[in-house]
Amino acid sequence: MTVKTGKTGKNINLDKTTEQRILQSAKNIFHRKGLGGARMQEIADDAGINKAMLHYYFRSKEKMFNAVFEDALNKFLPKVKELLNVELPLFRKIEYFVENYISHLLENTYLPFFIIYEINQNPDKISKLLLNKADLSPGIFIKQISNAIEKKIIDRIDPRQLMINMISMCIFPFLWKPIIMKVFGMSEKGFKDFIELRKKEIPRFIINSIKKKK
Amino acid sequence: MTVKTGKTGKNINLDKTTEQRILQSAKNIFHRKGLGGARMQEIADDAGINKAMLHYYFRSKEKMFNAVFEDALNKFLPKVKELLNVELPLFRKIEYFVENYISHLLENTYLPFFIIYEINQNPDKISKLLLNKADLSPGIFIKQISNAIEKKIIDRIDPRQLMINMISMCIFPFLWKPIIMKVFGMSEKGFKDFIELRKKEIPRFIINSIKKKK
DNA sequence: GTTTTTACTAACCATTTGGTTAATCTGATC
DNA sequence: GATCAGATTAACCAAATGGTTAGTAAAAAC
Repeated sequence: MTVKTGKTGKNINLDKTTEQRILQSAKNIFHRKGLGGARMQEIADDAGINKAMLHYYFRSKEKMFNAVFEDALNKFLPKVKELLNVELPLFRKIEYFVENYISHLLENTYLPFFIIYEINQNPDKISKLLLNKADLSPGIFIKQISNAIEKKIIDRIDPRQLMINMISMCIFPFLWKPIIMKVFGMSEKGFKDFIELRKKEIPRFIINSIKKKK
Repeated sequence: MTVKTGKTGKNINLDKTTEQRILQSAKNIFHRKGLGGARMQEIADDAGINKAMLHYYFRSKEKMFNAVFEDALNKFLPKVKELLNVELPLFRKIEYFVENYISHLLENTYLPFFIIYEINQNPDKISKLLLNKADLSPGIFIKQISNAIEKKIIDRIDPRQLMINMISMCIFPFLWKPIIMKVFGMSEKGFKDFIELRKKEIPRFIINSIKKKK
């Protein structure tokens, strides 16, 4: 991944500093193997540098992992918050949330597994990070659902249950990806198509369920 | 966990043979930490025996893990198969499936995480095990949904999507347990109550969505 | 042009970890 | 009660692993 230029002999790193390359490799490995499963040597090899450099830039494995994890949260939480708080009427918001949330997951398929794995591994530490980073308070969305019930736009339902239903249907297929592909005999492409369809299918499914029948 | 009886001085193992005790400890540890995260010493300590005994009874860590994993699958797959193939009309079957599936998960809260973790860690190996153990072919349920569509009992919907929706809503909250508890400020009891409510809520939600409107 | 700082490497270290082995203990059998 | 097989242990081993260190090369500062 490094090339010597003829004139100066300086290493050209494909536009990236060593630190950035390390971080990128750390992501690659940590995302797939988690904190415990990742090997410092593997990260170093992936980055094409000496193992000691990892410690030179990041002090320890755990600090390096935290950098990766916080990066993932920073990519994830603001997105969720934005999608949940956007100013739209309920049905439109559900459509907007699901479509954009799934798009985001399709671009970061490793995220659901990575976050769930680490949260189950170390709930205390992670929930602290969660709490600090962004209060993920679903207040606005919950209240919006309550309002829609009062105004008889939708049937009575526990807003928390509705919210978990929606998020479950968005995230879970990514976690079950290997099983789904196996059971339904899908290729990589087939799975992606299946997920793409869910962008419209999930909102339809939800709204169909909660909309007040005349 | 072992007690010396006054008379014989023999170790009483709470009705369990050494091998059973090892397997139980192996489950405890593997379920929480996975193959890579588990330590042989920790399992031995948990079982209250010498580490060498693990190898005496199970040859290697991986063989021991396979025993645990297959045990989990044996507990899981037949249940799913039975629930999906029971002879009931569609709506009744959805209610039956969700209620019993969630009950089963509540008694084995570690299962969703354990299985998903190992499947993502090692898709090839696991999917082979899956394939051997029981063909998890959802054919009957899928066909039943198709029939209900033809007979205009429910609206048109991709049966696979419906099935994944249902399973998502059942399993996912267990994977997100720490997050749900945090975000909604729940205790352990609060979480369990929340899940209990879903036994009725999910079928209602699904049937509400798919039932043909006059 | 000398000194200082930064980036980097090879070799090494201590600990952990899965696994082995030789010896011992125990309970049944003859 | 000597023999024998299975159960159990303490001690040990080799490999892997996170981390350190002493030293080098090159750029920056003086």
